[in-house]
Amino acid sequence: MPPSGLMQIGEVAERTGLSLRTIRYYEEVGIVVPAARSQGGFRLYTDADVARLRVVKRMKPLDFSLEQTRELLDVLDRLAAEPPGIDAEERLRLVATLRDFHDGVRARATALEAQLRTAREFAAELTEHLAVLGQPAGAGR
Amino acid sequence: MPPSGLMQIGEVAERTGLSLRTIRYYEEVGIVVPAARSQGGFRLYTDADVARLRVVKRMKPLDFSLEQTRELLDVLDRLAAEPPGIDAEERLRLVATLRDFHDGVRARATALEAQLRTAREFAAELTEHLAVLGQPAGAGR
DNA sequence: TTGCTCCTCACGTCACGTGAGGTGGC
DNA sequence: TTGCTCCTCACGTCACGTGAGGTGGC
Repeated sequence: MPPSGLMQIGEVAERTGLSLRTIRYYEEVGIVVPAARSQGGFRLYTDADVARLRVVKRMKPLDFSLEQTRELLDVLDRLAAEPPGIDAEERLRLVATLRDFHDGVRARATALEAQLRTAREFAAELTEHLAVLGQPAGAGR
Repeated sequence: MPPSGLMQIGEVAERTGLSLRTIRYYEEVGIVVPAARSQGGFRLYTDADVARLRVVKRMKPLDFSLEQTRELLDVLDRLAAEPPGIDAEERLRLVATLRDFHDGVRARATALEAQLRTAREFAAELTEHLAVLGQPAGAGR
């Protein structure tokens, strides 16, 4: 990372595990826009940008759409803003939305748990199938 | 289910939890083709077809493509065929492929486990965030 | 005859992948 | 000057969703 504290897209890709195309696409749909551009047009990202991308990455396997993820990031941003910038009523609405996301994340985690169970069952079925075929799993390895 | 033992697509959708469109799409790509059609052109499915669809449904959250799933179903079909229909060499190849799928399913299950952990962590972060906001999760419910 | 279920196009969508052709900056 | 990294189109892909307009069968 250069002394400016800004990273090019390649380093961001390495740090997040996202592809260049994916990171560019997230900018295209307005979900994570780089903090700056170099004179030559290179995207320049801050640590905060990387943190946002990590939130997006965590939301993906939970089956949230990018639109929903953008809404969550937006709520988080606005709640982080200083009180003068936001009235009490608005703040209550934002917190309520955040609580809905929280419930949603927990629900998706429970769904993931169910998927994990069926995956294990499926693996066990295949193990059984292989055993019946007289080719136990792990033999000859 | 009519006395013929054949089901129309609506009943299959109910039994599998898949949409009509999804079931038709699986036929389009040759992954599960209905056993018959009525005179009027209605798709008619057997219990075996439903079982195939259930396999497809279980492969989906494991991030296997439909192409891979079709290959697995194909291997399973050919191994179920009577020995005269298949020589020993071919059989060994099929069993090896099945073992690869078995390993793949287990690997994906492990990946799911990791996703579940990060989902739980993420939920915990949101809980913390809500607490800091003075709006503990679960309050006012 | 009326409903409900099914049919076939066919275009749309979401989240990117994959070149093509060109430029920035150490 | 050479490499490596980055850029912008722009078309392709996968797994469907969503009408439009029409028909089957109890």
